Amino acid sequence: MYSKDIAKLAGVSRSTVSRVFNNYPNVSVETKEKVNRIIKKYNYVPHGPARTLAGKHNKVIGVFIINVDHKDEKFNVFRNTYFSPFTGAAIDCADKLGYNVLVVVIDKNSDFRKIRELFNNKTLSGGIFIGALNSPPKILELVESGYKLVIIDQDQNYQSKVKGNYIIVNSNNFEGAYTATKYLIELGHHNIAHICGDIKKLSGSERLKGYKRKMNEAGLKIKKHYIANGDFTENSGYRCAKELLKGKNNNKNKITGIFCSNDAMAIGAIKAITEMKLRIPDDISIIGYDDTEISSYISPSLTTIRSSILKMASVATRNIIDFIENGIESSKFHVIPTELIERSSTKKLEN
Amino acid sequence: MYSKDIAKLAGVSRSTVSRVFNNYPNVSVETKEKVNRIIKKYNYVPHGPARTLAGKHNKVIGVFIINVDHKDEKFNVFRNTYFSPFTGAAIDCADKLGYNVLVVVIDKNSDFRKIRELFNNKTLSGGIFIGALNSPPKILELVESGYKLVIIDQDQNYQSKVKGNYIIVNSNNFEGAYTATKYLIELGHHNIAHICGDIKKLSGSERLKGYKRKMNEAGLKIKKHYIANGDFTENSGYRCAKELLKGKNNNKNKITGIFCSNDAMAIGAIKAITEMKLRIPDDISIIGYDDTEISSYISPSLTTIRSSILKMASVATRNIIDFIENGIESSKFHVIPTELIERSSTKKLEN
DNA sequence: CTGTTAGCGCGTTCAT
DNA sequence: ATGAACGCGCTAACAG
Repeated sequence: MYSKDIAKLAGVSRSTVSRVFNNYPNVSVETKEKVNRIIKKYNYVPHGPARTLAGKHNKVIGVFIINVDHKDEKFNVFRNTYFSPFTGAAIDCADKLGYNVLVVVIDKNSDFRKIRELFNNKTLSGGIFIGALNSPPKILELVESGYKLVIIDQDQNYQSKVKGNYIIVNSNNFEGAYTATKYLIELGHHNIAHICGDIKKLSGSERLKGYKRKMNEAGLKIKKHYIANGDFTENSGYRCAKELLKGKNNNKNKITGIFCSNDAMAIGAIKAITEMKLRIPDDISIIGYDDTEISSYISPSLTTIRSSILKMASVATRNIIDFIENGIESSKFHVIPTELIERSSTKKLEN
Repeated sequence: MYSKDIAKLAGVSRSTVSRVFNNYPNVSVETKEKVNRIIKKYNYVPHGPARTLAGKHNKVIGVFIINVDHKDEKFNVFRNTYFSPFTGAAIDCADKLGYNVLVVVIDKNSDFRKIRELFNNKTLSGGIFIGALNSPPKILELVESGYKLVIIDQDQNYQSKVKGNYIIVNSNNFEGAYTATKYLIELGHHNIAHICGDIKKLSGSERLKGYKRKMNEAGLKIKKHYIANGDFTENSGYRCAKELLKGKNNNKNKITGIFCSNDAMAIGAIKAITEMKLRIPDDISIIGYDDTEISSYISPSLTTIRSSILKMASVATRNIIDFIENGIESSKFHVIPTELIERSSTKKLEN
């Protein structure tokens, strides 16, 4: 069933059908009604590719999940407690605005070519990157090629150096980390360690900064062995916790609190600590970041910093669609606020 | 950069470029090489929509997640421990075969119209349904319209009644449920309850059958109040467990084991039981179904039936692509085997 | 307000 | 083995 057929049935020309379907103003009320009736009756939908070919943009956006360097978790991208809900929320939000979402997982650098193809061949009108390193050349090349993009978790300062406009959406990483550290301090902890995320990512480095700043402001010393280098994976959290807490069993280690740069690492840390026969929160208080679903399920439930993933996704999605439909005159920068969620993995330090 | 440009640069006609790109046999080796060099150099990719318009099929498949009746979990589709990994695996598998995946969440019945549109306007060449009720008329209408579909979790017996071919992929529900029940019995349990999934879904009704069959074969009575009607959600598992275990605190209830039709409900049940101050597995043994990621994290870790979600997804994806590219002569039916995963939510009954 | 016409980029005859 | 010409279904520019 094509516009030609609708035209014949309605006794008008194909152009009129097109005009009616696209809600153009210059059509008489009667013909509009007449044509609309036929359209409804036959469930007519214009042929998408033909539409794009004739100059309209496809109502499809991409969500690009960058998973390079984590081949071991290959099949688990969608089990990732951050990527999954983000993608779900983006799909939901796009749907409300009449858009569809094509999901692409990037395992290796060469996969960027695929994204370029998807844009080149006009399958996509825009896209959202999650899991990217900070100021990744591959992505900025795409921006310079004129593709419309939102990047989650990127340093704003690079925007001026790039030819072309794009949109950044970030969690308020510094503030969140600052709050987490402050909370532990207020609970009476002094020897607070930090398990870093990948510091090549903005969230990793900013959260580290927030931790350091608050420690300094509180006049607490950050000993060298208080900072462990994780990479946002659960395994790294496990490894780092073991490293940080070496000697804790025979009281040679004073650490009583750990701020983990995300929930996944916090969960790894909890595993490690439990294995070491230490108790949470009695011996060690743990605080995470993200408030992923699993945080409320594990035992003990995890105190964490929420920076609504849903909100990040909806801001990203609404903005990319606005970008596609109306364009933007300059790059944009959005920050999603944070909030402390108190659960049972943290405890006031006795005495 | 279009085929026209490549043609000019290579000093050939557009047709030749097209022939080279699509690997036609009737091109001389030299021109083929020459053209390929230019294609590589400029990263040429044919314009997708134009291609479809000229008669090729789009290399895009849909994953349709049916979430009707669960509006409360609206934003949580992707936190769903079953849908998420399935979708991820499907994307990964499709990618390997050169296909992209468009994800659609169906919240209400009217959303089916959207799927029809996506097929009508040639955005999609095929699709996979997950979360469907058994023999859902809306989906079968799509099959009869000639759209290429895989449906997960469907009764094979309906296939003959439908005009048109489609593909079914199921877990071996009956066998899995039978094994789960058998396991509890072998651990010495006699009073075994079952929390059903939505019995309008094949998995819900088949697992119930498996439970009943094994109980009967073992000569164990299934009392009426041993079966509670859940709907595969965690909340329903919580509610059903409370219902099943009423009176357990003052020894008026003999139930010592519960087989839950999926892991989500088992997790809900664990919450309820913990709240009731009963111990798992000491007072109650719990077994689930699906082996979702979270099962190994919760405390106690959950004994469950694995019917590899990854495998289901890859079978579904490979089959839909084969269907698209080569067609099928009749409907197909695939069953994924099951396996018992022993963890710590089950225990041999003393005395 | 409406119809006619051209052209989007590609794959494919049909010639050669 | 290669090029010219047509048509896929649609929107947009141009007439009227």
